[in-house]
Amino acid sequence: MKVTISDVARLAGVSTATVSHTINNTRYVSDETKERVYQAIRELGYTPDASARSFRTGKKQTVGFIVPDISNKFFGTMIEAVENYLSEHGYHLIIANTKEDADREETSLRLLTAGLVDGILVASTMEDFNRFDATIPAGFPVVLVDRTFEAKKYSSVCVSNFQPIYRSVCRLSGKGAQRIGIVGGLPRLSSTKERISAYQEAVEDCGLPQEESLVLYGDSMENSVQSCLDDLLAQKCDAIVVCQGLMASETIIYLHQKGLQLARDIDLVSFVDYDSNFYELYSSQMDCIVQPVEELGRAAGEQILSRIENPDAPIFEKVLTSAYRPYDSPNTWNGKKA
Amino acid sequence: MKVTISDVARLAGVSTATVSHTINNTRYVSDETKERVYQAIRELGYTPDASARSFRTGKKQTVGFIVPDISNKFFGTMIEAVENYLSEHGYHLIIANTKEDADREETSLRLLTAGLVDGILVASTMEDFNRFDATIPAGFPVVLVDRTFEAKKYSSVCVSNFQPIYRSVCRLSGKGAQRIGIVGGLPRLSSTKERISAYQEAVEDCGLPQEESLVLYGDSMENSVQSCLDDLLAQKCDAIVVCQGLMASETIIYLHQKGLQLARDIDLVSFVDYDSNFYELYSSQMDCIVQPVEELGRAAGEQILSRIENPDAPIFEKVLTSAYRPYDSPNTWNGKKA
DNA sequence: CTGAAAGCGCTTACAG
DNA sequence: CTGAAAGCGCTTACAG
Repeated sequence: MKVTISDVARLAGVSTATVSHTINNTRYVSDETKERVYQAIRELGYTPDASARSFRTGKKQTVGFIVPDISNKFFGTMIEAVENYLSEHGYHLIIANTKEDADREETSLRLLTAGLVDGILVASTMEDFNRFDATIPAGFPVVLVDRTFEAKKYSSVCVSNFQPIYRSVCRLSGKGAQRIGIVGGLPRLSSTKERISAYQEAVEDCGLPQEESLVLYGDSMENSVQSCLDDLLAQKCDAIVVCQGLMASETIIYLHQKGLQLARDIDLVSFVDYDSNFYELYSSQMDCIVQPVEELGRAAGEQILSRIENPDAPIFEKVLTSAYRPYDSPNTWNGKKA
Repeated sequence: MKVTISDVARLAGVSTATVSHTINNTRYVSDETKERVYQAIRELGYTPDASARSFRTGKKQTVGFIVPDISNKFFGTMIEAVENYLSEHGYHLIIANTKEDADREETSLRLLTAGLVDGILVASTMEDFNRFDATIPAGFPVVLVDRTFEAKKYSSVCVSNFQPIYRSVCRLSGKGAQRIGIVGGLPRLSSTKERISAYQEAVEDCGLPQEESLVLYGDSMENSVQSCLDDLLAQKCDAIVVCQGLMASETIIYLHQKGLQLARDIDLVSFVDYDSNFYELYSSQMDCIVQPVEELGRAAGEQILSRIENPDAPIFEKVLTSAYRPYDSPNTWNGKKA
């Protein structure tokens, strides 16, 4: 049946302690004994049972990542970067998808924190911090990713949302835009709130109309952008800010279908999913805000492993900055000239 | 510290067996006893330790998925579908990325099969079946996804590769194409081989030139398509078949940059990533082969769970069919008229 | 330099 | 209807 450490010990004529120590290099074992142990391992085809080991040591060598939408390229790329960092450090990655559903998130949080993983990364879709907080066992290593909460109880790795939006609105204004509309993501998310308030401050500072009707919200996941656009176009907007990559591509397609040409008929600025081929075609006709997704993933990996090492370390908040690429400055997209 | 089942048993005044049985509904417990147990659980805030449980039972309730490229939308969507199916059935998903590297794949296979997961799904990048086979412990539940091997030792869930390519070549020929070039993915993959031979048979059957120089291979991951296209264009191809979604979008961009217009200057047919916004813009100018990615993921989930239930079941090969959408027939992309 | 043995937190025959 | 106890496969003080 299953070959265990005792089988190896017996065949090698040593104790299980010695087998364990030679495998893990955790105390001195004479070369001769080592050789006997390895010989026995080879003969029996022994592989240590990861499940028993992690049960015994309490270390799972696994982290969980709770994601709102796996198939979204933004998160797909982040998952890749996280997995890359973790596997380099001997950790595994468990993925859970919430589809922006708080109940699913809560379930995943409970399951994962109940002895399945050493720590979790979460891009939370919850509005209520207390609900989130109540679901996490005390002291459990957590790093918030991309989205954070007002209450600064957990470490986080996010992207600067305010500055690029503020700047792009100012720039649109400087180019003569009269009415700038904005399509935000899910209103409850911290990222959305930051982006919307950047827009609102900028619009005010630039002396542009601050009408509530110019601020619309799309669902980050479904095809809900079209009605927002119809609404903004009916309001005679000459520039539109879109707060999220998936919605941006829908926007481009929809404007295209309506016969509107970017840069000529209407100005568009949008968060854009890093490295997406889609935008390469349009980077000369719109302002792109490119988020450092891979660094975000890598930083998330770093943070969670360091918290697992040292769960009582002070809260750490990392904010990465997005690149702002206006379309009529020399195109440096991906370092290539268009 | 940690609250264990013994703490609960002590507080409730019952045995650990009874606590276990009431939690798991695995033998009769009187209502009164149940109540005492649940009361104790609430009081202590007890959560069963998943690690101990899975060690004890030998069931991890987890499957591994070894993927060549997570950030590729094709696999991202598949991961989502798999995760969806698994979580519905109480399973977790561990993801490992190989970046089309056989060594990484081998490492992941070893790690995952050593007691971490109950079964694995793998879109293998290995050329050598024996190497793959030697890495899998005897009887370990495995389902191959998207890519298979000549030797039919493992169950698989794939997509029909031959028919759509054969048909599209015939159709190009029928429209008058004289020289059709093809850009395949990694030559070692079963999917690539099937697609290339479909092309070759069709080209022969249609009486078109069967020159070796018309068959080129791109790396599925890097930006290696451009040189292939330059080559084919220099050979005066009037139609090009591209075998993979990522390469297809690069192709569109590159042809666009060269000032070539699809459908007018050159005909393009390509496998396309399901649901990608990118193609929505081009579905009226090129032939699209749309793979049923979500069904693929769902079927993969079904197959691996049923193999875990019943590891000795006969090998099962499932082949899903892709949709072929020529561009000048009425556009039914996503059910919408363009 | 190495071994005997406890114990991680559960589940599950076995027994009554 | 429920309990006492073995045992899953490791790691790790403790002891010599």
